[in-house]
Amino acid sequence: MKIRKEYTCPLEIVHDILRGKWKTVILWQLKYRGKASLSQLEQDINGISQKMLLEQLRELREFGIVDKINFEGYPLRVEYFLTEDKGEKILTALEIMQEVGRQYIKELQKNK
Amino acid sequence: MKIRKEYTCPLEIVHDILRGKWKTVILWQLKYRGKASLSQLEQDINGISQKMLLEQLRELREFGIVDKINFEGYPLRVEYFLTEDKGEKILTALEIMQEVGRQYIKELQKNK
DNA sequence: CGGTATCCTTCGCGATACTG
DNA sequence: CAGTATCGCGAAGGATACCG
Repeated sequence: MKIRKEYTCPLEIVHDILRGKWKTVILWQLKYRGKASLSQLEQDINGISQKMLLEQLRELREFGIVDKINFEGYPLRVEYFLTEDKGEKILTALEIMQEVGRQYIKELQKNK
Repeated sequence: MKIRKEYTCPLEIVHDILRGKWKTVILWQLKYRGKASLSQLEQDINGISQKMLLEQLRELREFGIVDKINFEGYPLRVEYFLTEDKGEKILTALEIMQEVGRQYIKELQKNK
């Protein structure tokens, strides 16, 4: 993820954060799971590799959109979840985009 | 812009469309302009090249998010604008992201 | 003014192997 | 189970020149 030195608009920051292929899907999954372990997310998200998943989760945590808890002991266990302020808020934006997506698909089928 | 053959979720389609560096900024500008010519957008959007601008506008039109009118005669004149259904709707999502961006900046300054 | 074509660089991301 | 490191390819995007 490439972050610029200067931004003229707050929207661009958020957009640069979310631009990657996987971040929105990860957030979507976290919404429906509530809390999720790494392996749960890996199973739920079709085609993602562990490396990508961890990388994107780390970036999302850096920006306060996602947080996690580390549990002690073996086997290792973690819980990822959306933050209340930024995480949940961004989800409301994604829901709107989801709706537009549905509308788009609907129109495609009409035109068949 | 890379569009996949199959999608499991309508959100991913919209996200793939908007993923590029410039599309959200273009949409944002179109909202405040209402209608805009190519050269107006080129001036308003810091750092964008004409090639990028045209490329992104074409893609946005393909997906029914933006539309344009060609006026006859010389000098050539066009008007780009958001579509009422998908265009305006996506803007409401971008406004939320904008808000999260403001919040993020605020927190950065607190922690200085 | 609006739009197209070409070339070249950079970056996202997939594959794969390894660690506590 | 959770996490890190490396490497190679293809897509995104910048610069530039040209056309109606």
